[in-house]
Amino acid sequence: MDKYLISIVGPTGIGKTSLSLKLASYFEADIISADSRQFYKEIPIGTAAPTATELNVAKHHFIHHKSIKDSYSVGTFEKDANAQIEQSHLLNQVVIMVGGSGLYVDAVIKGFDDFPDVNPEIRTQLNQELDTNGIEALQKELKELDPESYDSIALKNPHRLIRALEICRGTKLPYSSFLNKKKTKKSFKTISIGIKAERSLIYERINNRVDQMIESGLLEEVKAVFEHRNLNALNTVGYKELFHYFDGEWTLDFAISEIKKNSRRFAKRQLTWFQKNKKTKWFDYDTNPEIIINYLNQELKKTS
RNA sequence: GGUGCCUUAGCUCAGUUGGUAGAGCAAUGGACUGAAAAUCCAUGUGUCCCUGGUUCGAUUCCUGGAGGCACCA
Repeated sequence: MDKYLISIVGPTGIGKTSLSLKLASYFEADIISADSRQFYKEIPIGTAAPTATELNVAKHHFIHHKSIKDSYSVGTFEKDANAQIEQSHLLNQVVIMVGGSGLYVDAVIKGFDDFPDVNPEIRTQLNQELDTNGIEALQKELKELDPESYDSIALKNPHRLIRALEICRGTKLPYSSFLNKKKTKKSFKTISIGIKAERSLIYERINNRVDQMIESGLLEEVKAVFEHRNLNALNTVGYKELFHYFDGEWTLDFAISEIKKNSRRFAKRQLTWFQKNKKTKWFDYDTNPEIIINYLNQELKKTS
């Protein structure tokens, strides 16, 4: 019997969590989270992680399973998630995945190429070189080590450039030589559904949710992690802005309006990413869940 | 009531010695295979407050008006 992963995508604040709980209850399925910030147990409020009550509705995976001090990446997540999905499929034909991190969602449903681990020192070194020598020197090096990547990646984007170079330096092989290899076959089929709404409504919901986060104690949460502000996990909307407030650089009102703005931009980037998947079936945010369940049951029958 | 200054993109403001205009921010579109709530790229047509006049031509100069700010009564 075929196994299925039901993937729920959509912009932040649209109601993915709520739908995932309804579907999980109906299918008695586990929930896999593909949200790159809800991994971290120290920051539940600003990341709008499911509450304790919500977590009790279904078995959740990859929520609060890491500390902001851990280093975690999409590559490790893909392996962890695949293993967990296989586990969960032993008990149920259906597993639900919900998440707003497009790259992480795609890693699970499409698969990733394998890259060897390289010494993290190389990235540190490359970042230093970026500061002292400028980006042109790095671009020049990529042109020599990996002309194919030089032609295809966004050369003005330091993260992309440094990622390619750290592989080149660390493996002595071009970054591009690892791409588009035969990926391990997925053990399941995916049904992808998206939740949509008018842009103005998405923005209104985001603005309201930020106000709620403040009321729920976001300031205390940010204060508690303030000393770790340089960690990557805290380069996150809701935290980086309030660090400026605690530094005395920004007023609270300004910091809050920046959080709202950056959340809106984040939502736009999510939409851009998720709209690329032409197989996703989109539903309005206020669609009756029964209609979505009917659709899913049809799909499950169709492909079995 | 009087005097002075202001009114230009969603906002803050430049500017045109008269030839219908441009920055920052906001906004919008996009890219992105181990930093991804990260990072990066692209995109600027607006009754130049209204009215009348001068002029080949007025957002620009002049008259009158409206709104705002400041000072004086």
